[in-house]
Amino acid sequence: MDQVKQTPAKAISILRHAEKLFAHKGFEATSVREIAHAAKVNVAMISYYFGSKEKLLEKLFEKRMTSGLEFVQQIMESPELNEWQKMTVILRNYVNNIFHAQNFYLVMLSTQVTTKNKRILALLRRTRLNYIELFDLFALLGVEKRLFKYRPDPYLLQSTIIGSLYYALQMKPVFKDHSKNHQSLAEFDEEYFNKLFEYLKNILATLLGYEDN
Amino acid sequence: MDQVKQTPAKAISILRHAEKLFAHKGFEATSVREIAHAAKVNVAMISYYFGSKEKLLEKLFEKRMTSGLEFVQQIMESPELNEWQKMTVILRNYVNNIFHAQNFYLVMLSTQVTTKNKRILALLRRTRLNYIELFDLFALLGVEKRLFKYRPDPYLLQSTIIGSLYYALQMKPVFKDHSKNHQSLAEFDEEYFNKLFEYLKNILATLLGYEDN
DNA sequence: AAATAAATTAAACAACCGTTTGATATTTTT
DNA sequence: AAAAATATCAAACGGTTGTTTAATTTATTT
Repeated sequence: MDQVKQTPAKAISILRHAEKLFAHKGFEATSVREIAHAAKVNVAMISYYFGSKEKLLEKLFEKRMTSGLEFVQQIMESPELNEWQKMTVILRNYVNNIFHAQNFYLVMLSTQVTTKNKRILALLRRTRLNYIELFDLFALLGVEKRLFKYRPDPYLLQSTIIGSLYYALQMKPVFKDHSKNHQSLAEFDEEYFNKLFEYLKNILATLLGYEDN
Repeated sequence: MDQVKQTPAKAISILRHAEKLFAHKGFEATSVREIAHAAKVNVAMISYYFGSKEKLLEKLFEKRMTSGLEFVQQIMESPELNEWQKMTVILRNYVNNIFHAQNFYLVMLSTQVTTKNKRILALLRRTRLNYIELFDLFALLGVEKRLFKYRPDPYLLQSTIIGSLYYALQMKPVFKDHSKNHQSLAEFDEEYFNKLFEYLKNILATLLGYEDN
């Protein structure tokens, strides 16, 4: 009987539908009544489970952003991988996260510029700086081992990798339409993010001066 | 007396203050009363000059986005410049635009994901695809002339260049703070965007396989 | 100086906002 | 089966939203 009290099904449904609506309409433009209607629950249930609309957004960020950290930690402690392998595995994981939670990353894109929420801002800041310091450490160690030739500016490196990913995500519909692609959305997505990953791996290799065997 | 009827000073003031507020709070989270108060005009003046809050946003996008096109056209028709020079001049101009209108580009970042406004979406789409096709044309011509070695995927190229720029813009406060920089904001900005330009020029050269003299 | 046009204002409009209430139903624990 | 805790709901709360109205002031044209 001592099971951890898990999130009720309705709360999960609210979160999922809120994420979708926030992604396509924005946080402020989405009303709690819309969320409630989409999730087929009474409006009061949002306050009941989350306290407020704002805290619902916090919950969404916390749920989506804490999961990636354990993976990175795990990779960090893998002695059988060299710095290049660690970097590419983490990048692959990041691309996969975006691929599987595209709506959340759209929420992130529109929210991070304008939100005043301290918890969300702190969470974003910490996560981003973590990745920056991590990749800089890999670059440093890799250069020491003569695996890499250069140690690029960590801020610029992050801007390129993450910036390319986010921009590619938000422009996906435009690109798909313009390239006259007639695949199904699922097929297109798969190919799109795979291509993106391979491309970013190449840029990373170039910036680090990593020579592929 | 046949002067072109120019935008009244108050309308300009409204636009400027709205831009600032939209940039830091988001379009939906900014009320017309806030804008009116910041611009020191009566609320009704916004409807009077622009028709609605939505059309005010449209006006902002039109004003900020149409100015860059003439410059590009001008560069296109410069026979004394080769493809590499044209690309870097246009990139430099783009970086300068962002530098001088940072607030607008923040508005763009938070708006483009969520807006349903047809005119704004069409404007964004057209401008972006213009740049993509333009750079792809330069790449193609450059390769033909043996100026470049490669003709990269135009969507990926755009994602990297513009994505890096936008990400660097929105992360600027975090980066400035984290790098413990103690310059004035103006000095820091100048250096920040210059560094960004030189860096992106290098990436562009690498992706095109352009060998410096 | 009279007439016309443009600018400005406070107040009112209806619609919607996020949140709370208090009653009722359902589930879980004793 | 009684008691306690949790879940659900319609309705109401006070406040804010973007926009319009109608009256008044200011500027321009005749």
